[in-house]
Amino acid sequence: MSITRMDDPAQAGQQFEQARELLRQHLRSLGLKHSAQRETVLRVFFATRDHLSTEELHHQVQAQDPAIGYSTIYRSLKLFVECGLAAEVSFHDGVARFEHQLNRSSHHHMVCTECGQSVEFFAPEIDAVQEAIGRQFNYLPKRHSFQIYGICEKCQTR
Amino acid sequence: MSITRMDDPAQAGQQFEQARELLRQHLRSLGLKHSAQRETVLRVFFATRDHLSTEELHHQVQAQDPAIGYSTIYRSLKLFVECGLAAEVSFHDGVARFEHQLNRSSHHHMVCTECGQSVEFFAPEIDAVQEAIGRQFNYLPKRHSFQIYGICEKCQTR
DNA sequence: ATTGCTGCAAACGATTTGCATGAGG
DNA sequence: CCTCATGCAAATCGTTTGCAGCAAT
Repeated sequence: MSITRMDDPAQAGQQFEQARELLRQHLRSLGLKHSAQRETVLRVFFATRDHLSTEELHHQVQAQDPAIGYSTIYRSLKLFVECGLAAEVSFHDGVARFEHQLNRSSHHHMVCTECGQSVEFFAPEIDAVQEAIGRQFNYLPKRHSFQIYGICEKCQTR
Repeated sequence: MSITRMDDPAQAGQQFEQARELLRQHLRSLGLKHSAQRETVLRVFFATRDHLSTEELHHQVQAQDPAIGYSTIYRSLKLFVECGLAAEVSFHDGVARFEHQLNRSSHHHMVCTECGQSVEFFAPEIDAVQEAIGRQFNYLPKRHSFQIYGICEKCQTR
């Protein structure tokens, strides 16, 4: 169980290059335009840790370009999700969170309900369940959402 | 794989009796008061199908007592969740949904992203995953959220 | 009587949209 | 140039809350 994290700057940079190319393709194919703001949002998004809320992302983006507003963040994220660069994850705390989706295999999250900290884990049996249940009810299964909630080690002893 | 549904009026009535008793206890233990509105909401909630949004529930409750407003629905549901009579389920469509929780064993949902229809299923292996992952990361696992999204049979051929 | 409950309307936080202006192709 | 993207403010949506009057204990 190893978790790919953005702690290697070189790797993060490489990811960003790849992501930018994908975004450019997506925009071109839809007749949309590239913009400095979109690139800034993308760079910040791929340079930071996962599970950023829009507020956190906005805050970090503003450090690079204070003129960028919330609308651009929301509109950019929608675009990223469309072309598979980002995925929305819900921790059921009332705010939308997004994670990088480039070359990431299916994983899930366990979230501490006390401090909000989360860890990622892989559980291949979940995919099997998705297929089996789909077959059983004649659904065409597309995706699933799985989170475990609990108390992390730190918060247990606090 | 059998799914308990509210299609037997006698059973629904019995469930309601049990639920009302539980609610009464809960209220008493907290020094709170019983009210006609709360009973109406509880009756309607247990007489209808699961996965009602607050809006749907409000609508159905108004058929019984048009004076009851949204606040009472929200406040009642919060109470029901507190004493274990209801549980919030999220289908990630932006609205909160609630299901009966009386004598229900752990189950999950597969939701059609086209029409919103959903089926329930049981997958005991999920509980095992929850325990295993908790142990692995030294979390005290409390609960989880698992939904499968896909296209139902009807919507596939439409 | 006391205290909690209700309905209403206003407040709220997250997200979206309309619009005039600016930038990309 | 034409079209799309931007930032802002206003609008929207689901949900919560303050409050004055009402109801349960």
